[in-house]
Amino acid sequence: MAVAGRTTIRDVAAAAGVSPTTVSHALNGKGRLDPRTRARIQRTAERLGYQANRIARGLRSGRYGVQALWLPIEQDAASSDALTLDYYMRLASAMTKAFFARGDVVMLIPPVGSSEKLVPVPTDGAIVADPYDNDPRLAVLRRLDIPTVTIERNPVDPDDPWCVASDTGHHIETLLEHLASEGAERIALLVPEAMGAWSREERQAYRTWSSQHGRDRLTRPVSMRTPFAGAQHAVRALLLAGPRPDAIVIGAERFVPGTMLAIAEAGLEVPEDVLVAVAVDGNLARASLPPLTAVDLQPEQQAYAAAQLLWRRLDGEEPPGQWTVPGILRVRESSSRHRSRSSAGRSS
Amino acid sequence: MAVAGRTTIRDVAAAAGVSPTTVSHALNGKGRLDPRTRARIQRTAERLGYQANRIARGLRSGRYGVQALWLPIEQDAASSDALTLDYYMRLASAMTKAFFARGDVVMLIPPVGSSEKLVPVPTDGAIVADPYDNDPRLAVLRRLDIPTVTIERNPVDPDDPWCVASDTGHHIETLLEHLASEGAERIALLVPEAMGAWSREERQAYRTWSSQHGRDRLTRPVSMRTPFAGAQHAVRALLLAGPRPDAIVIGAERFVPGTMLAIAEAGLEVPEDVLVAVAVDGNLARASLPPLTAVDLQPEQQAYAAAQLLWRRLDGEEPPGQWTVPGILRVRESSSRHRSRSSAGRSS
DNA sequence: TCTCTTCCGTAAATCGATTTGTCATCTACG
DNA sequence: CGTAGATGACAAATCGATTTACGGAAGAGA
Repeated sequence: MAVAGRTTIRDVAAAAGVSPTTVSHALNGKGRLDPRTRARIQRTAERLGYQANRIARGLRSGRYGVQALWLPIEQDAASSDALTLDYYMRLASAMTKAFFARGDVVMLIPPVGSSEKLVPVPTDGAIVADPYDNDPRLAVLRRLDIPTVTIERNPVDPDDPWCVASDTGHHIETLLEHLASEGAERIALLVPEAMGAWSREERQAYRTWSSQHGRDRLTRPVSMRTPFAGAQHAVRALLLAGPRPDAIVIGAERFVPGTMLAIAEAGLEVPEDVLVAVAVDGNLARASLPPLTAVDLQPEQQAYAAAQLLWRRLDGEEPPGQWTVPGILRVRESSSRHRSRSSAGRSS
Repeated sequence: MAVAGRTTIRDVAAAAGVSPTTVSHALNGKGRLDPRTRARIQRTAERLGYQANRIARGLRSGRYGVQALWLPIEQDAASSDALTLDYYMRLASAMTKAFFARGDVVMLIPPVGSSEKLVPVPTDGAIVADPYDNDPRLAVLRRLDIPTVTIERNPVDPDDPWCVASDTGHHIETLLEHLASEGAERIALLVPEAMGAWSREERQAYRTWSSQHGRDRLTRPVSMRTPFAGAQHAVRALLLAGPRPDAIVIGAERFVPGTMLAIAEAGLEVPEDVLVAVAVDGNLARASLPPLTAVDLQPEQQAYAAAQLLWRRLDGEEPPGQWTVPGILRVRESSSRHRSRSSAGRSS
C-alpha cells in the first residue's frame, strides 16, 4: 500500500537469519544481544533500506513520531490578511525541520472552530504558539491528555515551565532605548488589543520605561480583527491630534501596512519626520519602504527549543525551566535620522 | 498514553452487548447487520465519544487519514526571505482546513535536502506545490509509491491529469490588457529564472501577447536565489537604459520589494510614472505603498480542488482531468493613472 | 419433518512492530 | 561432577482496529 518502506522486520530477520524479535532488539538497543549479531543485523537492515513502519510501532509503543503544531490562526481566516503572517510561516517551517532532525514529523492542526470534534489525531505531543487567555487549544489538548509545550507564556499560567518564552519586555525596552538614542522624544506604542501574555508585557514594559524616563505615554490599542484599518486610524489620530509623536513602535506585524499608509497620508516621511520600529520582524518590516527596524524573534531558535522541551516532556523528564530565546535588534533605515538611500540594503 | 480518545472498540462492544466485529461493521457500513442493531451501536459509540484510533485502523486498512504537503521551500531557507511566502502560508492553511473537512490531517514535509533518507512517513497521499523540472520531491514520492497531486503543472509531464492548474497564461494576458487599457505602452515583465511550468507559461503568454499587439518585448529573468537584489538590479537597469518602460508586470511575489525599491531609487512614482502589477497576490502586494494590482490565485480554492483530486485518486477512481482554478484580478492603486489617495483601501 | 436459503452476528486471522516470558547453552565454582 | 547464574536468542502475547470465513437461527419449500 501507500506505506513507505516496503521491507518489513520479517524481511530483515530472514535476510540476517534471525527472528523478528532479535531484529527489533538489535535496532532499538533493547534486550541482550551478542554485539556481533547486533552489528550484523544493523548492516543487513541498512542494506535493505529497512525503516520501521511508524504505524505499527506507534500501535504497540504508544509513540508515533508525529508532533502537532497549532497556530493561533483564527477560524474564518480564509479572507485576506488574517493569517498572512510571515512569522508563523517561518515558525512552521523551522519546526518541521527541528523535529525532523530526530525523525519526527509535524502535523498542522486546523483552526479551533472545527476542532470541537477533534478527530483523534495520532500525535505524541503538541506545540501551541502564542496561547491567549483561556485558549481553547490548550483546553482540548489537556482533555486529550497530550503533552504540550507553548511558544510564549500561557497568560493563565505564566510560570508553566514547559514554555519557550521571548523576553518581550526587554525587546520593547531595547526598541525604546534605540529610538531615544536616535533622538526620539515622544514615542508612541501601537499594541494589540489581544489577550495574549505578549501584548500585556509590551504595555507593561512601555509603561515602566516611560515613567523611568519621564516620557509621556502614548499607548494605542488596536484590534487584531481589523489590523489594517485599525492601525491606520490609530496612527492617523496620533499624528493629527496634539503634539505629534516623533517615533512609533509597532507592537504586531500586522499593523505595519496600516501604519505606513497613515504616515504617508499625513504627508510625513520615514525616518525624517517619524522614526518607526517593529516588535516582530518579518517580510512586512523588511519589504517596507524604507525597511523598518525590528526585533527578530528568531523563530528557528524557538522551534529548536520547543522541540527539545517537548522531547524532554515526552520522555517524562523534569522541566529544565522556561527557555528564553533572545531577540535580535535589526537596525534598518526607518530608525536612523541620517537616511542613506544607497545603502538601502537589509541588515543581515 | 498520548492516544486521543481513550475508549476502544472493545468498550463500545461491551456497552452495546455485541462483539467488536459488529461494532466495526456497524460504524463502517460494512457487513450485513440488522438496521436496528446498527443504529443502536452508533448511538452507543456516540454516547461514549468513541473515535477509531487512526493508528490501528491504518495498520490494517492501509489508510491513515494523513496527507503530506510538500512545499517548494529550499533547504537552507532558514535565512530571511527565501521562504517568507504569503501564498504558501495561505495554501498550507487552506489545505489543512480542506482535508480536515473529511477528517484527514495534513503533515508538512521538510525540505528536500534532509529528506534523502525520508523517514517512512505514515501518509496516504501527498500534495506537491509548484513542481519544477525533475523535481526530487516527485521522485521520492514515486519511489515510495505514494499517490500524489500537484499544484501547478509538472513541467516534465504537463498533461498529468492529477493536477490543479492555474491558467497562468491567461492571468498574464489579463494583466497586460488591464495595463494597456490604463494607457501603458511599454510593459516590462520580470520573470523567475526558475524551471517551473509556471514561469515558462508566463514568458510564453507575454511573448504571444506582445507580438499580437506589436509591442516591444522587455523580459527580464531574475534568479529566485536572490529575489531581492536580483529584482532590484533588473528593474534599475530597465529604468535607466534606453526608452524606459511605463509599466512593469512582476512575475513572482518575491520580486516585489526589490522592484519597489528600484523604482523609488530612480526617483519615480507609482502609478504616476510607472504602473505596476503582480502575477501572484499576497501581503507583499497588498501592503505596498501604494497597494499593488495583482492576480489572486485563490489558494483556498486550489486547496479544496487538490483535496478532492487526491481523495479521488486514493479511491482508485479515474482522473476527472486537470482542474483549473481561475485567478481573480484585484485592481489596486498601482495600476490606475488617476490615483486617489483617500480610497487607499484594499480591493475586496 | 427435513433440507436449503437467507439473515445476523461472531470468532479468528491479520497488519508490523514491541515487549514479556521462556528456554537452551555456556561458564564458574564448590 | 553437579548446580547456580549469566548469556543469547526466540516464541508468543500484545496494541486496536479491519476483514474473512464460518456458524446458528429463522423462514421457505417439498
